[in-house]
Amino acid sequence: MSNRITLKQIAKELNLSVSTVSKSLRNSREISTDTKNLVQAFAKFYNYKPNSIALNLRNRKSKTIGVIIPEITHYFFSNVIAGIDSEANKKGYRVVVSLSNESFDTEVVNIETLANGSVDGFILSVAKETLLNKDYHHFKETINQGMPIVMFDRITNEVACDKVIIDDKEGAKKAVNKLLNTGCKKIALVTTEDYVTVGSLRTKGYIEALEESNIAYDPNLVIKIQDQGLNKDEEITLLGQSIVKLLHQHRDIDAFFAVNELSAITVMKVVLDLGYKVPEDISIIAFTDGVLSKYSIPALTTVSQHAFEMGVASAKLLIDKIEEITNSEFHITQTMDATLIERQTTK
Amino acid sequence: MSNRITLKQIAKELNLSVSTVSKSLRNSREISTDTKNLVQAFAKFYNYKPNSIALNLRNRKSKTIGVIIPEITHYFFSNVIAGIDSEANKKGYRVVVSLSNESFDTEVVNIETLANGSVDGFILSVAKETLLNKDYHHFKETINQGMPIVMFDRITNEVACDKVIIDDKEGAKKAVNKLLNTGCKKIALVTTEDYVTVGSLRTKGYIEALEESNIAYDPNLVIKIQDQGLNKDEEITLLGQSIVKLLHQHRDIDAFFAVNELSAITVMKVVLDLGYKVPEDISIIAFTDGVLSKYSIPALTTVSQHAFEMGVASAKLLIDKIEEITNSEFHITQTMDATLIERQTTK
DNA sequence: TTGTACGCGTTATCAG
DNA sequence: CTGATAACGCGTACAA
Repeated sequence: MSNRITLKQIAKELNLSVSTVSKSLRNSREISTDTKNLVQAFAKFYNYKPNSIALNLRNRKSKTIGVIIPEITHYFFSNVIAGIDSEANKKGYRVVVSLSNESFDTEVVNIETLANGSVDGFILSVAKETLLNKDYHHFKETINQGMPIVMFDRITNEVACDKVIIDDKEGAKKAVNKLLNTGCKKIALVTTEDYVTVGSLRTKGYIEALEESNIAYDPNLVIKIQDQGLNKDEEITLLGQSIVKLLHQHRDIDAFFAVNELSAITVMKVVLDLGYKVPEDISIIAFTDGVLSKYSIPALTTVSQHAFEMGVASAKLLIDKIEEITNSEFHITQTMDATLIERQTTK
Repeated sequence: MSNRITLKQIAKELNLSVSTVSKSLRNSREISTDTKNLVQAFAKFYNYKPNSIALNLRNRKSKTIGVIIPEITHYFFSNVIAGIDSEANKKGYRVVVSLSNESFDTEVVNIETLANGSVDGFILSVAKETLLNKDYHHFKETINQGMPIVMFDRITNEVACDKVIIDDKEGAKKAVNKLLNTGCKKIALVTTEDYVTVGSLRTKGYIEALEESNIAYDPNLVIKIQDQGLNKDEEITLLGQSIVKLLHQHRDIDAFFAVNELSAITVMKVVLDLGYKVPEDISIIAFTDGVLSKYSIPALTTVSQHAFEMGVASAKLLIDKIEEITNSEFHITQTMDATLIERQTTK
């Protein structure tokens, strides 16, 4: 029920044609100064603003970026959004956010409802269920229809599009090497199931770092987080139990490397409860740059994911594609360095 | 550069008129079954989807909700968005998010660029700078132009619109009473400057609870968080120093009530560093339902803000106004109960 | 200097 | 049963 004034209304009031009004407002040289002044004053007075929907239709673009992420109440993702928002606004784009909640169906619906012209392109991180299903037809179709997609963090190589990731394997190696360099001998790993790309890459980094130091990789020191059909609280409880069990079986564990924040915090809680000192008895490093790590007591040493910068980079790539600054046939994968942030859970 | 098929193209291919195609796809009884089948099959094959921008223009609505919040990397706000998103999707609306970063100018720009038809209404939480300036003309103008606004959490009574808040005063009283009931005698307060509505209401609750228990309110026990011109880290460092100083001057403080999460975590860090035991020596309660509280060690007792539910409630109110289910002259303020979540920082 | 006509994609109305 | 026309709001090539 917006009662915003339109060109037509101005034209009528002023006894001019719509095009004269339009030209006047765009300061066309075709129009006499008198008319322009009149129209501009009138428009200003009535607070005229061009209707962006009409412009979108006319220009066949929306100047809007669709962002689809698994969940928003997660520091990493909300920080990526902040980065996207910042870069998008600079370039005159808006950001519409929709959440897949890790569900394949929701992801499909969201991408389809936004792909009808509402959006000029997508930035997204793939839902777990999609990764598990390995069904990427919705992405492929969207791309076939001429809509660019940029994937970040949770990506799949089965879809040809621009991607922004951090160097998960190298980041994991940095973490493990830090632990080794501070004297840790027996490092346990808390990771996800393999279908989560980032999880498996970090696991690889863990294994490689050990091997490069001539330490045999021991699968018994690895906990895989179970999350199928569980809510977050149950997931954490279960994880806690696994950690207790592991520490019971391997009393000489002196470090944990966790691929995400919450599992690291869970490790810390269990370890402190059991009476260990952190980092004197057990060191902990997590892959994350969330708030929990920063403000936990003791503060967690982490491998930073540079979420904000990933958002900025993704937005840049997407906008370049939208505006056809870069060739749409050619896809690049941008890898950001993962950096170690030393805090209090390592020696 | 989307190459999605349009009605016109289908019509041309099938040697029909655009209107026949349109009617066929909408299953009009006017069209012969044969034609309908043909058109529908063709459309399905080419994956026809109506262009939503054209529909928006025609229907003069966007089926989109604009959300403007101060920052997104904040569990409370991202959780509100999750609630809005959930309710909006149920009713067929999309959500566009933009961030004010606590800046007045950014808030004004964002609301103006979205009010040009991109959005059917707004859900927002007022930026600190705006609250400080007390300049609400952008909200008022938007409302005057027939665009409904729903404010949540950080609101102002100077703008006539629907509002969703939690019962800040009562929540604060619950917190303080909990502390009193568990034997605390000298309760310090960490709060914001008064211009932040929620902060001042929580302060009021603190004072009232004390008075109702016949305890004199002592302004010396109050720390006001300084954040003018500081970044978050500086703000926290400064706060930490104030807490140390306060504890030094008043050695018999046995509890802290903080109006937000980060300040409570800061309190806890300082208190633990100084060798106090929590909650044996000092109890802590914060106003929040963020992750820090849940996963801190010890876990923080909090007054929950029910962020997700606030999002849902705001979206319901806004959509009712947009669809003119509720009278647009009549504004309601919905107050949600604040509930105490007892964890480990209280006895 | 101003106005007319057209197109962006859709649907409702009315004519055939 | 099918099609032409108008309208949503805007900008622009072209005509006057």
